[in-house]
Order: sequence, then C-alpha cells, then structure tokens
Amino acid sequence: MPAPKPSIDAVASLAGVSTATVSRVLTGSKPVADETRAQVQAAIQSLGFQASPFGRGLSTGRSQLLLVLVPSGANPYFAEIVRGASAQASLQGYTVLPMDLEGVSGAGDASLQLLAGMMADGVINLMPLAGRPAWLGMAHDRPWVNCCEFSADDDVPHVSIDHAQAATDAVQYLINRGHRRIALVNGDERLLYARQRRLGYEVALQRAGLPVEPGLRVTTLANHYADGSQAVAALLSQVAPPTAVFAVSDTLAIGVIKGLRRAGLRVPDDMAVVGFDDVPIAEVFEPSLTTIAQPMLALGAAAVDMLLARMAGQSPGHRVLPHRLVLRESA
Amino acid sequence: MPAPKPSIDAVASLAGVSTATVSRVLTGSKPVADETRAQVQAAIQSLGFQASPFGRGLSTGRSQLLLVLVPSGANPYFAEIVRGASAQASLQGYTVLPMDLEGVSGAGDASLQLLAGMMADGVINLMPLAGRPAWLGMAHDRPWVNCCEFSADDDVPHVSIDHAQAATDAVQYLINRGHRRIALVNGDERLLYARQRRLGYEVALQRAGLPVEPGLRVTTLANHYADGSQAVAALLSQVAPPTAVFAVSDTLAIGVIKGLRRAGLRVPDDMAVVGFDDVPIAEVFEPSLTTIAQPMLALGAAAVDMLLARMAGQSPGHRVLPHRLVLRESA
DNA sequence: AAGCGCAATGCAAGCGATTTCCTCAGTTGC
DNA sequence: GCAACTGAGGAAATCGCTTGCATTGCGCTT
Repeated sequence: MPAPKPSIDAVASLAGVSTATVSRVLTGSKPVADETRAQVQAAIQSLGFQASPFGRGLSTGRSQLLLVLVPSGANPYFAEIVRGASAQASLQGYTVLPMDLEGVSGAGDASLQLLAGMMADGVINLMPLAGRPAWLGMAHDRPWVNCCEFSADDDVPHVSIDHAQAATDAVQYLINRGHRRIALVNGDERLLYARQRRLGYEVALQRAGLPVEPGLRVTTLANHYADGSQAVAALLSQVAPPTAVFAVSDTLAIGVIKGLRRAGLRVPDDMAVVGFDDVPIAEVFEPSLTTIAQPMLALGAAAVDMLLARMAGQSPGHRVLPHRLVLRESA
Repeated sequence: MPAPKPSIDAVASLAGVSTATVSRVLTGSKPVADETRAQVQAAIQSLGFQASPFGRGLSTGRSQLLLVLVPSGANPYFAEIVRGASAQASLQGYTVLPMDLEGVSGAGDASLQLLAGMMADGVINLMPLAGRPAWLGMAHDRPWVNCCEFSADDDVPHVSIDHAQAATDAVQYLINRGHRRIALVNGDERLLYARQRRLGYEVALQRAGLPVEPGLRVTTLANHYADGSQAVAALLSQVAPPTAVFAVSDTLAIGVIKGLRRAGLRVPDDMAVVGFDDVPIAEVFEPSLTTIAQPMLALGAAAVDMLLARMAGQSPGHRVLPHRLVLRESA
C-alpha cells in the first residue's frame, strides 16, 4: 500500500537531465532553459513527483513549518488564534503545526523538544513560560515569539493586547452601570495576563473610590466552563454578594452564568456578567455575552509576521493590538 | 540566534566511539555495552544533542507523525476528536498533526499533498472525500483511515457511529414525547453522515406512521452557529410549523435555539430541540441540550489504533462505536 | 589446541534533496 | 581574430542518521 515515491533521480533520468537541473527547476535557484524546464516539468507530472521534505530539510536546514504551542485545544479562543496564524502563514508559504499541550508534562516534552528544536523553523508560543526554564532557554535560542501570554521582563518578542487596560475598561463599564460590588473571576495568577487583568480590575475600582475586597476575587485552575461554575459558590457565600462579575474569559463567564442559574439567579437581572475574548459562542449564548473582544485572528497573523521577521534576522519589538468592549445582554 | 545543533558525529567523537554506536544507543536497535552506553549518554547530555528528524526520516522513511485532516478547526466536535487521537498517538510514540482545511481549496493542496504524501506516516481523515479524486487516490495508496465521515462503498477502513440508528433514536424520542411535526435541520447532504441521519429521521417517522414532509427539512451549508439560526426562518414560514427540531449537530442546534429566541419562541416550551455530538458546550448552554452523544475521544483513539494497525500491514475492517441519547432540558 | 559462536563495535553505503564547482559552447568587445 | 565573459547544465560533495557487513576479542566445545 505505501505508494511508490519517485525520487528526484527518477525525474532526472526520465527528463534526460541531471538531478541538479531538476532541483533548479524545483527551487528556481538558477535559470533553466525554457525547453529543458518544460521537459522536467512534464517528467514531474507524469511521475507525480513530490520532493521529499526529509531530503530537502536535511540539505537546506529548513522545513517551512511553524510550531504553535497551544495550552488547551478545547478552548475556542486558542482555536481562533491558530486559525489566524494558519491563514497568514500559508500566504508566506509556511504551514502551521498546532500542538496541544493540555495535560502534557514530562512525557510530551520529548516530542515538543524534537519539533520545536529541530523540525520547525520557528515557534509561536501561547503557553506560560513561568517555571519552565528549558523552554525559556529555547525561546532565546531560536526564532520564537510569544503571543498573548508572555513574560514582562524578557526580550522575546511578543504580541498581545493591553490586558490591564482592557480589564479596566470592562470594570469601568460595570461601574458606569451603577455596580458597586464587582467580583473578579480570574485565571491562574502565575500567568501574566491574569495578573495584569487583576491589576486593571483594581485600578478601575480604586479610580471610582471603591474598595478592593479579597472576598470578591476567585481564581480558577483552568478556563473550562466547569471552573466558572465552581467559582460561583465562593461568590454567593459572601455576606454581601456581588452584583456583577468580571470573568477573564468567555468560557469562564459562561460557566459563571451556568452556576448562577443553578443557584436560581438571573443574568443580567440579578447579576451582571462580563466576559473576555469574544469567542464565537459569546454572541450566541443566552444571554449573549458582554465582553472584551480580542482581535484573535489578527493576533495570530501578527505573531506569524513577527516570527518571520525574526527568522529574517530582524528584531521586531513587541506589538500591542487594540481590544474592544462589545455590549450585549449579559451586562 | 539559531541555536547550534550538534550532530551525531560530535557526540561520537566526544564519547570516543563511532556514529554507529551512538545511533544504537539512540534507537536501541542493537545491544551496546553498559559502560559504552553510559559514556554516550553523558556525551549526549553535555552537548544537548537531539537527533535531527530530517536525517532520521531520510534514513528510516518514517517520521512518527500522523496527519489529521480537520474540516473546521472552529468546531468543538473535531477539536475533541483530535484530542482523543492525540492522547492515543502519544502513547504509541507518535505525534498528531492536525491540519485545519476550512476554506482551503486549491492553494492548500500543495502543503497537504506534501504532508500527507511524504511527511506523515499516516493520515486520519475527518473530511468528506466526495468530489476530491486526488484525495481518494491517496486514501488507497497509503496508510489512511477515515473517521466519522466516509464513503459507504469503498474499502478504506473507517470508524464511526451508526449515524442512521442514532438519528432514529433521537427522532423516536421526540415522537415518544408526543411530537408529530418534527423538523430536520441537516448538514450538506453530499456528506454521507448527513444522508444517513436523514435516512434515520425518515425511518423513525415512517415507523410511527407519520408523513415525511419536505417542508420540514432544511439543509445548511456548514455547521456554524449562524447556519442553525438561518434555518429557523424557513421552518417558521411553514403553514403548519413543527413542534420539534432535530438538528444534526450541537452547533446547529444552538444556532436554531438562538433563532427561535429571536422569533420570540421558548425552548423547550414552544419548540423542542435535539442536537447531535454532545460537545462540551452542550451541557452548559441554556437550555442544556438533549443530544446524541458521540464518543469523540474514543473515535479519535480508535482511528489511531486502526491507522497504526494498517501501518503494521494488517487490514483493520470498519469499526462502529456506540452512541447514546443524553436527556437534558432542550427537549 | 584448534575451531566456533557470539557480543560489541567500526566502516561505509545509502536515504533524497541542494549547492558548489566546473565544463562547454556561444557571445561579445576591441 | 582572439580573449574574456556568460548562460546552461553536469559531477560530486554534503546534510545527519541508520544499518548491513566486516572485524575483533573472548570464552566454549570437542
């Protein structure tokens, strides 16, 4: 069953030329006479020849592959970013290779190292690097850009939105609507984005002269729907429960709404909820989500651009893309 | 920036052995004396050596990579299948490489051909093959299995649920609940799964002595939320609208519910809705979805098993996995 | 004591492309 | 008319790894 894979030699002998000439036709690295080229191309056609990526990779050192490290393939937010990256990459002749690292710890490191270190020409990273020294090393060693999540203090190029400002915008909106007790359902605060959004949340409160109450802040392990639902219990057990919730992702926000419903509360009547990301389901969910829209496709595309620039030897600094508050039903 | 990549020769000379011995330590293909092995491993460590996939691939003809062709990366259904495949593959020392083919027509074919034909050791296909003769050729030529979607009449191994029976189960449930006018919101009927589910739908109706009304059947272009919403208009414009809807995916079902809400109808009070797949959001959506659960992780895992079997020269026939009707709020 | 088998290792031939030199004509320039 | 140049294409080295074959000791058998 394994199809016969004709090699470049087969093409060369069929076309009556040397392998060097075939290679030149393939890569366009040097001019080839029109007539010769035609013969070679005919031979390629009739044999159904495709250059082996292994041979080519060995000889050129490149693969035209870009690795994308994804924290959770189940999260639509990352799926959109990958889509954006994929589209942009294919425009430049590259193929994107998403790698889902959810639940991968030691074992997967092997294939990660392999792909990231040897096979891919560059890496777009969506994962937190904190506590992963080996990865951090790679980030400096090779063409690598961080997207959305990054370390504030190092010089690996990254593209992201202004998390703190976005959080401030969201909370400010709730304040403007008259809310005074606003909860924060945050992700793991080892991640920079979570710390920054918390900061933005607190800034908005302080600016309005409101207290920052520890009891109104919950941090979750992950961003799955269930994590959001679980957070609700902690909030409702407060002596003075909040009247609004700012969740740092739409999936969490949806989980929160679900949890509130189970507790018999209505959104937005009994409790307002604001999400973050504006994933596709945000518009469709009932109630539809008021949320901070991240330009996910643009983030992915920008990451590719920056990575390609870095591969070309340039040093593309950091890039901050605009976010947008989208008003819908949930708040 | 591109990190210095030590080659096997560097390791060999540092360890004072030949490259052959290093290779044997790497692959375990032949016994190596304990002492020698230790030296080699020390050298590998100190150099941070990683075998180049290019060199290895060229020499062995294998890459340990399995390509997964995904119709739409935005659809959580496929995301789950990929997760299942990924987990199973890594158990066997393989890495899964998902390729999102949404919106890819001619241009992407190049990289597809490349990856599928040359680079990957095998292919798990979730795409419809109809109208793609080149792909069909590849399906026969190489290790390839179809998952969930397939052609009834060819012998490429596939794994799937019994789409027709599952549809019958769903519709039968609605009939049991007293519904007599049941609509079908189907996907593109060029796809086998859509034809089979339609068949199952009609079987259930006929068995109950109910008429099959063309006006109660809508087919959509894709399975996005918006497609479901759009289908609603056609259904409500009927002289005698349905009292229940069977949508062939959860994303469509959610879109339908959204459309019904916009039209001022309540689910399940004014209209019952049954979905299909049981993706994560199905349980969380409001109302939660009554749906046919597909064993998505198991489907992905089975696909990997079958593919590996086929690569080992066996001929794993077809496989049918069980589905399950999950009762929730929407019907 | 000669012969054998076996474990451990080295040598060198590929695997399939790209690329650096070269060669060979056929043009130019003067 | 002859040297210098140029465009086209070939021979062979190279990339990093695996693996069949050859070699070398060494312990046993008979």
